[in-house]
Amino acid sequence: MNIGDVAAASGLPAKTIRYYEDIGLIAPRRGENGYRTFDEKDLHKLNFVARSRSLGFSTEDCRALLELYDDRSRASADVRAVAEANLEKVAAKIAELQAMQKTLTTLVHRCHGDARPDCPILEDLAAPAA
Amino acid sequence: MNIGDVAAASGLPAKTIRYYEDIGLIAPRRGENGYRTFDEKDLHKLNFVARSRSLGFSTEDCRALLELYDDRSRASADVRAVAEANLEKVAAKIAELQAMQKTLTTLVHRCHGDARPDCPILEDLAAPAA
DNA sequence: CCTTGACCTTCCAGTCACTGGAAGCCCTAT
DNA sequence: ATAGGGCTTCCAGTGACTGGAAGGTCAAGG
Repeated sequence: MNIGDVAAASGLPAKTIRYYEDIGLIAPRRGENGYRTFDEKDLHKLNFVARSRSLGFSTEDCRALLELYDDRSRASADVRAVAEANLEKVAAKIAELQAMQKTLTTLVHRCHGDARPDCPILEDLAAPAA
Repeated sequence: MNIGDVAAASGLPAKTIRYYEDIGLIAPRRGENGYRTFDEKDLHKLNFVARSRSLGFSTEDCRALLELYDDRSRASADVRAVAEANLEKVAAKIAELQAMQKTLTTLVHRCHGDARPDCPILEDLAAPAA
């Protein structure tokens, strides 16, 4: 398979796949013409990474997870530790965004949103009410 | 005021303040020694930007909001439009993160997290259940 | 007067995970 | 022979900073 084929099969842009090779997540062979040649294992890895990324894991997490996947003597505790750390980061980000959402919603509701210049949003930004 | 003073007063790192000058959000004067000299207006702008950033506005949004703030003949509708666009982005990000959170939580709960190698987390990453 | 240390300056590079684009080779079909 | 599409590399840019090096400035203490 050439890069276009695995791009279509994995849903990842060819550019991203080349980048993953750059940072050492995959290592496809090369044909005589210099083209990357992907086998089923490469495609499987790409799908693994795509799925991991979609769950919020960093590319370094992906590297660790791929290693654990390949390590038959891994402890599931090690995998869970990586997932739990990611889960905590996700939860923290959600909390932060929800705080923003709450404030923004209040401010947007308070603003008339008409042609007049007075605006509680700007007032808050200029001098937040405690 | 020198940069250290406004850094302390605004809670922003000096590096960040220099960066804001670089991208044209603020324009402090310079003393004879080449030092940046900040007045109350500069500090006010920095606080405005810090507050806006903490509510998820991009630096480009900040630029627009500062302009609207300075424009006495602004329409509050213009401000609200910027805030609503941001609110939508925040909501979209929350939804995305919550989907991750849901999946991750399920996977983490299903994993024993002991010394054995079998792990539902890796199984899902390798071949997500539809 | 000199030195020390805290503060300031600029500039370059790195972060993260890509993404865009240019220049050029390869392959197939007409 | 040429036209197109796909492939290659390399360089640069994104957003919003952050770290660090090399060097100028200033106030206080010995």
